[in-house]
Amino acid sequence: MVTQPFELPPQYDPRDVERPLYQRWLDAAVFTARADSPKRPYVIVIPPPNVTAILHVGHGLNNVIQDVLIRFERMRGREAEWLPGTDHAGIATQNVVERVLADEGTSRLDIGRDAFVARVWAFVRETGNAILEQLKVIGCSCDWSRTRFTFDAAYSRSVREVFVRLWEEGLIYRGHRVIHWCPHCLTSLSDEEAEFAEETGTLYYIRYPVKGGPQPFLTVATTRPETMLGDTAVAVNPTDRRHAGFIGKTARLPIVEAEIPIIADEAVDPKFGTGFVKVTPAHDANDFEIGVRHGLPMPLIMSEDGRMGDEGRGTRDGDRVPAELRGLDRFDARKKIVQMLQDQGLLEKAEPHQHAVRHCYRCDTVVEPRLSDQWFVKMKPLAEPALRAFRTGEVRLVPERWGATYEHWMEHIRDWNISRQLWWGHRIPVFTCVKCGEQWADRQDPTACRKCGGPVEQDPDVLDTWFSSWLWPFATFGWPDETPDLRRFYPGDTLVTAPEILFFWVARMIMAGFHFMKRKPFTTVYLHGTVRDTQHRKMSKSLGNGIDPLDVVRLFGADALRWTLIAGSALGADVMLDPNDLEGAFAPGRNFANKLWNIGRFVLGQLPATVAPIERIDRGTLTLADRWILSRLQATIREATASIEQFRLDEGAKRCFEFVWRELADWYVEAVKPRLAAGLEAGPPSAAAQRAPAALGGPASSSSRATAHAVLAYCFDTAVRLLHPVVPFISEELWQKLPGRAAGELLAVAPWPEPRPQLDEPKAEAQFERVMQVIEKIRAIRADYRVAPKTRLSATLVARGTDEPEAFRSERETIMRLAQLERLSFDGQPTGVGAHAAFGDGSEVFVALEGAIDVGQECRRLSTERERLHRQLSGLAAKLSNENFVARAPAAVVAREREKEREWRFQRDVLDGKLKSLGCS
RNA sequence: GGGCGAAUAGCUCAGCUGGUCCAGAGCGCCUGCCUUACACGCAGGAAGUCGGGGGUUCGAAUCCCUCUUCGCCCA
Repeated sequence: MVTQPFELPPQYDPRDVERPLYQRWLDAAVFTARADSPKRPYVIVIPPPNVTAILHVGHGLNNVIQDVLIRFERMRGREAEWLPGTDHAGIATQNVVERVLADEGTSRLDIGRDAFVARVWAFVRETGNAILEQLKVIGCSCDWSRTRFTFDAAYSRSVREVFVRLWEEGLIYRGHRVIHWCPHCLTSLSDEEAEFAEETGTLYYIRYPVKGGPQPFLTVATTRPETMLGDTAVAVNPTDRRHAGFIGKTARLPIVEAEIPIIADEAVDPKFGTGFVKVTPAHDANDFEIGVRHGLPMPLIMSEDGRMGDEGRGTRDGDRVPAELRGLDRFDARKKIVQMLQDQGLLEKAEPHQHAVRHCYRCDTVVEPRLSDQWFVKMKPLAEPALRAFRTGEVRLVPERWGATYEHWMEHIRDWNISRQLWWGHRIPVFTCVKCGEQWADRQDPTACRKCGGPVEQDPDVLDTWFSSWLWPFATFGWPDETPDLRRFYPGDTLVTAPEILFFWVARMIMAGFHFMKRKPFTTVYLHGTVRDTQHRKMSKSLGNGIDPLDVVRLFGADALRWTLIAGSALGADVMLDPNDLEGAFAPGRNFANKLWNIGRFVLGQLPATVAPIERIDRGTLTLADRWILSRLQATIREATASIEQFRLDEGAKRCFEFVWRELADWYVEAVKPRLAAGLEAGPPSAAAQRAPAALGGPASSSSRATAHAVLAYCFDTAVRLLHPVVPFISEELWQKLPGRAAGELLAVAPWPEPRPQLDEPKAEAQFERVMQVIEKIRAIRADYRVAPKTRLSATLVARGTDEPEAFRSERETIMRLAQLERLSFDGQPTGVGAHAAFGDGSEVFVALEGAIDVGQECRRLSTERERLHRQLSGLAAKLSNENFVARAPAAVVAREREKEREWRFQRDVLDGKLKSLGCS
């Protein structure tokens, strides 16, 4: 057995390691799932990022979580399928390309629809894979052979099939109503796409002159005075006694100078403003309802791009807008109208007003409610099975608290506006005959009317992007065809995403799954947190507080990024990272990767070319330290596995951290060093030494050395397996170098560790922990008395617990070395000048400190300790003398408390004796 | 306005079913160490009225009520 020299640098450099390793995984096709595999599948479909997106740290967190889960299940022997892909993102992508065109001095309207769509395709083909390539850099083990795009031909076919089926089922209808309109994107938006933002606006109180009413005028309150040009009534609540006399009269609408009726409607909130509400049916959803009930005219007084009057497209009744306001942007018009009212003495007052204003989720423009015709999906029938599945537990949300939000949304579901006035997207397959007016949805593009043979026109609009992504869990596998992939990989297991798309996407996928596949699309939805800066602000481009994951990879490596994100985020909790201090923010990951590297460097430097597997090691050759670390490892395997199963990835990661850094590196490696070194220079061990059981110490034998090798190799191999899902690169790199690797073997598909119950040894754990405590006590005494690190001291150990004498003796060498002792005796009473410490079981340690000791200081040290014990004991005594406690607490708890009391008393008595012998008073 | 969540060491956070929690980690801080795997390290240490108040309980950081502050979602 020859120790192989390892030429590894003392600092881990991820740059040399990551790329080639990723390529090895790709070459071995370990990420590619097989539909014909006998293994049970485990399926995750990626939340498809926008095709134009580049990776930000939010994607980073989302995908690293998925990668941990998929790598974990792959190692556990499941046929792991992580399907990647991108979303065509109608509005966002169209906006991006429109900006490009604007830079070129042209526009989509200039070049026309077909040329524009071709242009977007070219753009997507050029840049569309950027984000997927970036996922490779952070180590994501997606099945790239199944990459999908929501605008691919096959996927588009699924989308069209879904539309036509819903049409045939009568679940799609044309709605004439007020919808959310983005004057910048020039499209309608769904309720979910028009997001609320709290703003301080102004509430304007405007006087409308009244003919023949109780008073010469009434006062309405509004935050949007410009919409008054579209008013066709003033409404009051029928129960509002203050204003009853106005009902049935008419008001004169200022500026427009039109007569409008004063009506009663229950929708009016008498507590808002003055109790009079201006009714603008074409520019407010509530007013539209009032308008319908009362048969009011509904003039549109704004163009699609938010300008007043009849300029631009889509303004009806522009004649209501006076010439001086025509063409003005709605916000300029607001100012002007307020000024005009003021000039006319009709502005009663204006006060600041907190309210929630809807904004376009893509461009943040204030949404304008607008009357128009759109296609809607009836949601109630779709929601029912999705709600039931949640309630029966068939589909589970993690963390559970999101269930309430999900239920509320499902119960109050509103119909879904799916038409978008865009060019980039799935064109709505509704055809209308120019001649006879026949209208239908078609799977193919018809050339003539199916009824009269006349010419047909296709609806110009496209579908909401989410109308394609809600099919993601099955359209990606070839639906509506019954493909082998679909049979094998639907339904999936886990969906990992952020809560902000719970409604946009998750809820709708569940509905689509039940409706089209008759089965849930996945079992568990894990909703993780958000990455924020130190001020708890969400990272965003506009705030400039983002972290580029690729910067982090460049600086510290993908594993450091992954470790920091995983270890830093508790179940469903947000992660706070400082974008201005990447060094500090990612120190935990970088430090840990480096530590792992160096443990590996040490272990690899020690191990011979062949190491016996742990199950072949004679148990009699195991030292206490061996038995301790082996037992700790079993606990680590169980706890890490359970944590990942419960999505507590941070806890799994931290448990492994504890094992490799605190237990393996700080203690076991230190304890085992002499056994590894022995025999190198001393020649063959003596026969006597070979006969002596290693557990009782003595000179290290070759069997002890071989045992140490086996334990070290097994512990490190197992630890690296457990860590692989979180830090795949460095773990694979080190694992490859361990002895006994066969050619082509990869950690990425190596089996996940199983606990070996025969290695569980709670007693050995307790014993070795006592040894650790002795060393820590002596080190603390050294520090207290400022003993120079190189000075070796003498100590006496008096073991009083039942198991400890044996434990202390067997690890005598370890204690001496790690506590820097030149002499350690187990016999007799400690005498002379020195420092004392006592343990729970009454064992005590005495450190001789001739010359260094200061009796006064030692008295203070021991008294402080004694007082602490005394306080604890009186608390405990009170508890144990409480009859209620003894009677009502579980017997195990009482027994534990009694045992604690016994130990503490023992310990206190020992300290009392010391204080007495030192003459402290 | 309704719902959900958070408040624990200087900072960022764990603490799951109330009792091994006389409150833990990482980062930062202090002291001493280049101990031949690691200074991205080792050893030792300081640091917290668990947001305030009330309650339930033999027992509360943990459960309930209430107040304060801050997030998020929905209208």
